[in-house]
Amino acid sequence: MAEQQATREAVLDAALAVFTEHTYDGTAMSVLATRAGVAVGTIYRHFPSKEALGNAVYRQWKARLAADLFADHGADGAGGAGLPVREEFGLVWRGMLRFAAEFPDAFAFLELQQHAGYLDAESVALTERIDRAGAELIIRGQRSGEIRAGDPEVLVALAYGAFVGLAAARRGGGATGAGDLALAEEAVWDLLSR
Amino acid sequence: MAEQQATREAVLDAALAVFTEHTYDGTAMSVLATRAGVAVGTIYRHFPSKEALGNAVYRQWKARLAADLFADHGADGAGGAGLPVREEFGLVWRGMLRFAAEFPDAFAFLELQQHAGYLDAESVALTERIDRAGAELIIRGQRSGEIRAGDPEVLVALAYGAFVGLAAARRGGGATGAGDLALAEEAVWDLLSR
Amino acid sequence: MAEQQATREAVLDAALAVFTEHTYDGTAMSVLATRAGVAVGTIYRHFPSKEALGNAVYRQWKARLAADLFADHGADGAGGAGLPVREEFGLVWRGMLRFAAEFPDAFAFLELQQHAGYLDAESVALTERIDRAGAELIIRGQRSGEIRAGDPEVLVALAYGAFVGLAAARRGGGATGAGDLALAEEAVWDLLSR
Amino acid sequence: MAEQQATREAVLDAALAVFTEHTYDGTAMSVLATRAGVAVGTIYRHFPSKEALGNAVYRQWKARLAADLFADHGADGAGGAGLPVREEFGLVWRGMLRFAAEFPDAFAFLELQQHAGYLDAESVALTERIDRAGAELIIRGQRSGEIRAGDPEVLVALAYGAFVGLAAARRGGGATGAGDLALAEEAVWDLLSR
DNA sequence: AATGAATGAGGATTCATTCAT
DNA sequence: CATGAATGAATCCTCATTCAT
Repeated sequence: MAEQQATREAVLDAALAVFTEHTYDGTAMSVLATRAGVAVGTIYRHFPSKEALGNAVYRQWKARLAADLFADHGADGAGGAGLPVREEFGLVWRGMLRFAAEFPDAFAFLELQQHAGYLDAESVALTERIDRAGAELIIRGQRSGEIRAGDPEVLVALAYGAFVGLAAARRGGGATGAGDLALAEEAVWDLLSR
Repeated sequence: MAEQQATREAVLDAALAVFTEHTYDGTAMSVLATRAGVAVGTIYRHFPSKEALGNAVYRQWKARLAADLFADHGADGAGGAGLPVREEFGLVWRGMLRFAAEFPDAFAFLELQQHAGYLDAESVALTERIDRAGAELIIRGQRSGEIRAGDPEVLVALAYGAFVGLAAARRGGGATGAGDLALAEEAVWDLLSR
Repeated sequence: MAEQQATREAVLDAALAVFTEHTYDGTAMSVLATRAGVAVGTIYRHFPSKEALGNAVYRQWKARLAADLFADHGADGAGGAGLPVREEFGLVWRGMLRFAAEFPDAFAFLELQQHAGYLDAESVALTERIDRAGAELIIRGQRSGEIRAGDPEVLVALAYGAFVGLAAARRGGGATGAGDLALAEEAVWDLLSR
Repeated sequence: MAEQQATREAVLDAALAVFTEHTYDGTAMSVLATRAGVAVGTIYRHFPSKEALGNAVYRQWKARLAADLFADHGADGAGGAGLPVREEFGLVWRGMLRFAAEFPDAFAFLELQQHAGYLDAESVALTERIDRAGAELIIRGQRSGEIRAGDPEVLVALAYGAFVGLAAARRGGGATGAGDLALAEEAVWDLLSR
């Protein structure tokens, strides 16, 4: 039974790796099976279809990303902790950084690919929940005067897009210095604040 | 012959539309043919393979995007016109905006999907040329003191990433107000300029 | 285009042969394709699925059987021609005989196998229409006093079942004499009449 | 050990049920296992293969049918009791009726499906033995003048076919009245005797 | 030059059978 | 002994590509 869990995880890990490298549609189940070190049939004992597996991978990592960004300080959406928004932003930013450094494939899979073709309603809902949490942080900053006025959705899109761009560059082999990261955090905060 | 050109363009247009909607790997040639209003065999008179067609679509639009951003003022990479960098940035930014508004599918195809599986060397080289042009604009701004210090590659990644994030949000139905665009330009310039 | 029709018919013919020999569920599409002298993919240009092909084969032959039994004399269900029912029965019986002799595979496929797993509503409706026509012949005979009283459905089941049993025996290599056939017709008429 | 017998029988029962509903080839071992309330692997402790199981089911019921029809009066093939053939026919007929009423799935499985694909030599021999017993009854009737002249094989095929047709109709929901059964026995005897 | 039927390798999924627990 | 996870060949079906018309 622990055995079974291990197999399931091997499949999820392999799926992340090959989907990231070759795209969901560009990946054959047989390739995935080989990468996971199991037989094709085994995958289907754990996931009813390729589509279900794709959603499982997506959700696993999107949820983990959300947890890494918002869970460990008070600002998990409902909230509004006592922290200055600048510091809260720093926590979120460095959470993204940590996630993207520790799980570069997961970040690339989540944010550098198009999933519209196979995501189900639950996966979409999860994504929207996360976007909302970002917008709420912005709104708190606007209330406190720390963040500039304007549609919070636009500011989230710009700031998160900037981070995705940075992560993509790092994935491509650039922006590897430690100074780059401090620069980036400052620059994006300036995008948001003044 | 003009006939032939028209067919070729119908195929390229249909390819952009279906690749954008379903991904390169997620698209069947027969679907593409139907969308283009031609027979499958006809596509193969104009493009030797699906891969070649994918590259043709990619290059067509990436080149057009480059032209829209850089060509019409002096700053096409080598150069360095006399314009203040803030103004030059404004030209580039509004060029991106115009392109993304006029050809939303093309922008989504180019920037929201992963092409690594089928792009050939020439397509990759084209992309790199454009990135370089962006970096050069940053460098000019740093020399003139208008743009903050730091790895130009990082700043390009952040700024272009921010734009992609904005375009994705607009594609999803948000950030539609005119004020949003002015806000975005200002914010991203603040990201760059300090 | 006539070419296409020929391919379609080759597939239908091969399907009848292999379904009859190995059963619908016992037949692989690749076997069918080989038998038809075409590639697997070709079958799918003519029939959207194995199930659709199964229904097409079933309907083709069930309709033909119905036509052979009822069409060529006045008694096609609505009717009630002037013929004595004994003679009409003879026409139907010899129609069955002719059909089963000319298309033994088709008869075996239709009547010696279980189709419930894949027949669609239209195929089922066709079958019911034919059963009804048989019952109506019985009813006419009962009205004229030529056929014994009792549930017409029961009498049809017995008489048609007897024919199927005979056809199965002939398929197995028995009951090949001409006298056998005259005997059988007489015996079944006696089942119905007195 | 009694435990084991019980499992074996649960498997045989489940096999009959699912084979009858979905056909031998249309049934997956896993479905069968679920229906039997055992694990797939367990089936293989009792039967070496699906084919062996199919033959076991077939033989179990074909033998039981033979016993019900012929065993309990003197006419078990070799014999020739003193009974008038009309009465002996009645015993056989009502034996069939009892069997088909008590074990409708078994009768449908045996007589409404095609087994050629997996029956082994022993199963085929058993079937032939039964057919022979039927023919011998006919022959005795012909000797005594009670049954009409003609190839006994043909008469068996007709009479047994009639019964199968009746049973199929009853399975389909028709011919449920008690009068129907008396009618049927009379009619089939008239088929044989005249 | 355009068509679209044909091809068959390749893709997703199933299933009889095995075997470690 | 029973279990059911694992296996991988075999199944149904798809799709890039070819070619006769």
